[in-house]
Amino acid sequence: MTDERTEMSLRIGDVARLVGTTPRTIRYYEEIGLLPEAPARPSGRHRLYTHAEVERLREVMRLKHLLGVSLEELKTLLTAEEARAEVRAQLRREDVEPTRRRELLDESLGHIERQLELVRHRASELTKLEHELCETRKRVRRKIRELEAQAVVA
Amino acid sequence: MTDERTEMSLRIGDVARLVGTTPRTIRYYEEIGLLPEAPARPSGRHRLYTHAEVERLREVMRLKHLLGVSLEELKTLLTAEEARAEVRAQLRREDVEPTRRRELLDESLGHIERQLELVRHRASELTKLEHELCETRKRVRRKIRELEAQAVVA
DNA sequence: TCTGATCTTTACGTTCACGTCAGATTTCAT
DNA sequence: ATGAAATCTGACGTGAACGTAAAGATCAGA
Repeated sequence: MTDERTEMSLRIGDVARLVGTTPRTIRYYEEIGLLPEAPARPSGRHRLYTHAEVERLREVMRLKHLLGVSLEELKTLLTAEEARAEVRAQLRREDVEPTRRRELLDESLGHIERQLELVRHRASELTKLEHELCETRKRVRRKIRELEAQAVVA
Repeated sequence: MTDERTEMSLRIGDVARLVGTTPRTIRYYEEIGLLPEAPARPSGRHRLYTHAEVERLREVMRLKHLLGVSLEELKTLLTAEEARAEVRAQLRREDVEPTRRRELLDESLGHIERQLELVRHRASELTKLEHELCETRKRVRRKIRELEAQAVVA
């Protein structure tokens, strides 16, 4: 591969800049198990990341922002993501027996559905709030129109 | 009014139970200015609340939950709400001059629109995420179907 | 009026999600 | 090889949002 060098050449500061956070945050996420710790890194050496890991971190922060959950809850949600990644990895090697493949895919589907349920619930709550605000706005606008009408009469 | 007694008979523990929180939280919200402190309460006496205030607290906690903002941000958002309440109070007394009424209503409209903008933005982000999850689910489902097909052939 | 439940203020404690500092180490570029 | 820049590992600090404990006051009911 031509980009074997560029693939792994991202250092923690670069990653932080790319996703708009700080090195400390990344280390913290690794510390609490939210991000996997690079397994083959002798303690003391610099962490190296791939672009794929940058994307993953982006997704993590997006979920955190959108769902507003604690990092602990997020971790359980992402354990699902982890599992899915595992599934994809296993599936690429075609040598898994169909029974096992089926199990993995079903599990995957379950995780997605759990996330979807959560997201849908919040989305519907927000939409409800949006409608309510629109109603209120309508009422205020009507009052303003009434006021205008009065002004014309007077 | 027949319910002047029941109106003001809610104590802080009742309110907490009604909205699903604790007295401490309510006092804290008052302390940081998120909730108005009952003006005519000599220090040391028990706080008394009306059902209207319960509703208001419910709304506050709902916004906090849905928008996921800090209490400080929430306070500025609710200052708008406060202003709207003020407007309604002033408008009920019909003796405000139309010019002033117009000003108040316009201000009100502005506040609502700011909130609406915030809510809409988040709602759209969430909906986007929802669609993405649906897409992923579709892909997983297709893979499962493919697997089933294979099984039939074999 | 008395009593037990609830509330008051004051103040220190706690958890989460990082920030910040220090001193040693590693990496990159020259 | 060497110096500057970035990173490493602890460790302690911090702000937000409450929890908790203490000691006394207030309130509702008998």
